[in-house]
Amino acid sequence: MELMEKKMDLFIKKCKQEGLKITPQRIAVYEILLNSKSHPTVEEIYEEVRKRYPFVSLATVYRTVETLEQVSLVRKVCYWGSSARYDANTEDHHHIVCIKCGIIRDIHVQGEPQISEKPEDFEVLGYSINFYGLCSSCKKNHSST
Amino acid sequence: MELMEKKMDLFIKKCKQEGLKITPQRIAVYEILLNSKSHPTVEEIYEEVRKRYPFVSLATVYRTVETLEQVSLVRKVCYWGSSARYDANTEDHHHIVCIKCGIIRDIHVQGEPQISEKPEDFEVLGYSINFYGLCSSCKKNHSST
DNA sequence: ATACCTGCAAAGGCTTTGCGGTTCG
DNA sequence: CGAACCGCAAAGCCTTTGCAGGTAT
Repeated sequence: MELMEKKMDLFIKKCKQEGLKITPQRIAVYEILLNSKSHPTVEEIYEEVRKRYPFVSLATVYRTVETLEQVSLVRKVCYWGSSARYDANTEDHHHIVCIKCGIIRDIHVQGEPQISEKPEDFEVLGYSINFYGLCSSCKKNHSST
Repeated sequence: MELMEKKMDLFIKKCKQEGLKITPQRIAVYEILLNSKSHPTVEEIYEEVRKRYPFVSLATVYRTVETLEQVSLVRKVCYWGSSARYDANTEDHHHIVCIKCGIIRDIHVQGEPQISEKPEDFEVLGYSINFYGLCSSCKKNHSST
């Protein structure tokens, strides 16, 4: 996978640009987000990080994802009151969310939505489309709940 | 405004249907949500309710909105880590959100988005489109921030 | 009369923060 | 070396819950 390495290079470059130091914790968090398609919660990232570095604290993971978000290396996504989740894919894309377990996956959508009547003076900067439903594993267990 | 009264009638009917008691607190919360276009937070609803009934507790407002959500009389919406907001408009519609103050307004959108590659086995139940940007009052103060 | 609802206060999650010591550049 | 960063523990939101008394039907 050289795509990963390319992204890690960009990560390092971006950090230097922004005056952020390259620490093992930061690399670990970003790498985990790059490797994951499920948009993990901070807790999940934390558990993953600790497999490599058992001494890392939860607060550090919180601080790291916030820092990375500020420099647009990751995105924060939150749905339905569950805890925040993070996404290393910062390109234009949308999400499909399981209403039961909260897992999120990236999707692409054709065409652009058009607002019929925009509130006056509202400056639109972007949009996101969220599909929701049941993922395969939750669908299986759905009847038995 | 007889539309309001019509909606209040539906509210009463729905409550009876569901075996919910019609209490002043419930009426107040629902009325406030009906009258508001800004999708208030629980805290905001609470402050509004207390103008009429100074003895009402915050816990009651939390319980009330949750109950109303369960019987589909209101909808919970949450964006960007700010606290949850509630919406008495349960018809199909989408939202436009100010990234600065968090205010939400309803909008309508033309056409339906089409997913290019849906993850296998994911059962799609619905979708929502969220536009984000700056509302008029935040846009004014933007340069001075 | 009774099942449901409320106010109060305490507890529960998730997230942030202050501090002193550590590490990167 | 200095600024940025980290681990730890404590504190801060927002939200939920247990209980005893009150209210709608």
